[in-house]
Amino acid sequence: MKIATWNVNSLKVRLPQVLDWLRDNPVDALCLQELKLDDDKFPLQAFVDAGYQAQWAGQKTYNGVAIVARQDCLDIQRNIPALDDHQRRIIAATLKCPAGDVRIVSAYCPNGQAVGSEKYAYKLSWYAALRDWLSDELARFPRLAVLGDYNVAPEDRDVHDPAKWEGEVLVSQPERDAFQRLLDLGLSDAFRQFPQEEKSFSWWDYRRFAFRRNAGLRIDHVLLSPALQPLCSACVIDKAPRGNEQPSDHAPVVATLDFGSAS
DNA sequence: ATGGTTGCGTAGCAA
Repeated sequence: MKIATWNVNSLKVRLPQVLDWLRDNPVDALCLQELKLDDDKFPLQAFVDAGYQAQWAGQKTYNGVAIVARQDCLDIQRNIPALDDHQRRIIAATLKCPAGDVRIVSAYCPNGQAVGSEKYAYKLSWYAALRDWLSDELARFPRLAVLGDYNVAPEDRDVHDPAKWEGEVLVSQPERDAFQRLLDLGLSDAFRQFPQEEKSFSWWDYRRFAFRRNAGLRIDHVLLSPALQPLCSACVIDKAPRGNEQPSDHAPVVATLDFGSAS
């Protein structure tokens, strides 16, 4: 089973690239972020035609998340239950699998804009609510995978120029601490379970030829519960779509889960 | 040097 996450920065603009990518990378489930479209604008039929189902939590202009999956999606949860928030940043679903159901979360964590800003405070409080909710989810669903744009580079090796980024938003210690509290629940960063190239990133600013210079950050992550982590045999960032014409500023991240012969 | 790019929506904000 392959699961993936991709911040597409407008599904309307990126739909052809998402469909092309799914054709070439027929994953079982793809978590999307930053749809930037309302619920009634979600292009369901295009995914159905490609052999997928979908569940989504849309929002006009900002945010919006989805899970596109081959399997039936059950027990859909939109938003963090305890958080009174109009921003659409979370959707969760249980994927029916012969080898055992898997709970999938598609998360678009707040960007935070700038350290000390109102949006930064919102980011930290949102992370605390996410932690509390994921603690409950882990208890309910031992086989839990949380995929998305976390807007946090966990370590200096996830930053192209740590000295320049020191203390900046996406890298600051309070944000890293908030991310670490997710790992403290028992979740593990699938990408770091395997040897990786140095300077592996998942996001590159549109400006200043950042992708060409590989001036990026690793802020898109696949977090796996203790029950799933041993089943994960690979986790890779697919840089190719970032080189497309009119690309998203993020690259997809793909994790492979081996359930044995059944799946 | 405080720039630069993209998307949304049609000015200026968010990322």
